[in-house]
Amino acid sequence: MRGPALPPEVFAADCEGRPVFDSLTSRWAVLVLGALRVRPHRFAELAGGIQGVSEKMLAQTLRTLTRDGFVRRSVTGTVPMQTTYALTELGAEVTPQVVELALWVRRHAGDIRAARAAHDTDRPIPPAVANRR
Amino acid sequence: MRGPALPPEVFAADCEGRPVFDSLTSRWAVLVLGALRVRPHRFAELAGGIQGVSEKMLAQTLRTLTRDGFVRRSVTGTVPMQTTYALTELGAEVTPQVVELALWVRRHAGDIRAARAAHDTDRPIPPAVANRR
DNA sequence: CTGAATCCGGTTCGATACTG
DNA sequence: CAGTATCGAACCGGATTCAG
Repeated sequence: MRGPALPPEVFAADCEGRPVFDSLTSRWAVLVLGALRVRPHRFAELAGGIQGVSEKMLAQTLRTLTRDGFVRRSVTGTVPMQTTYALTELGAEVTPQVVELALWVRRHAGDIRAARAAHDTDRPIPPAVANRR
Repeated sequence: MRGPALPPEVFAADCEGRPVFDSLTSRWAVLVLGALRVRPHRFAELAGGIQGVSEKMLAQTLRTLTRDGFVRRSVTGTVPMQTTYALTELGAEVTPQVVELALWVRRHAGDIRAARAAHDTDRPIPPAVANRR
């Protein structure tokens, strides 16, 4: 077992770190961080490049990441307002961990699908267990 | 920038990996994985050791993790049923990443709190922005 | 272009009570 | 001991609309 000895709690259930962890691993934050890791982006670039995100969720995600110090927001101009988002030092430090976890899941999609199939076929159909998720 | 070159998509918005990623980083899964990383646990041990978890959510979390191949469930006895949960090889591989991300957040709680305070005090109180999270 | 405000449907979560 | 069933409350995310 590599890595530091584990504090069994990790987070106490109500730990203040939990909302931060949630926002870092949220549906859109992973994609935003992944994009900003490559280079800074404008709002419209993110909106166009991240498939399926609504403007509301993108703005909300960016606001939370900015507020927590992972992303820096730079505004230029006023009439055609132009904002640029970039990773802060803090954001640059954590982004690889988030992205690599996401990529790990992607790499092991086959294993997981196989495990799921095996698990599901063990018992033909326990109806109560068949609820998706 | 260390780590592999980033596929800009990471996940396409509807990627099948997203539910797995979500379940791995969910509120209780992080705590469950952290506990199982130390040693196998029985259901009641987890229920008692993880502060604030309901039996429903614990069962649901364990079922999902088992289904996706991260946790192995062993049953012995029938009258006082006794189940033990342990990490699989797959689970043992990903757990450190999840736990270390959680611990990173915990280590940087101070930085994040400072960033948040700075961000909030920049503009005295935009009332609409004051909604938490 | 960049974002905030509102409405609203679906999902999730916790509490409680019950079964094997 | 180890879960499952049910229900109401809370939350979240999307579409739309409006403003700077």
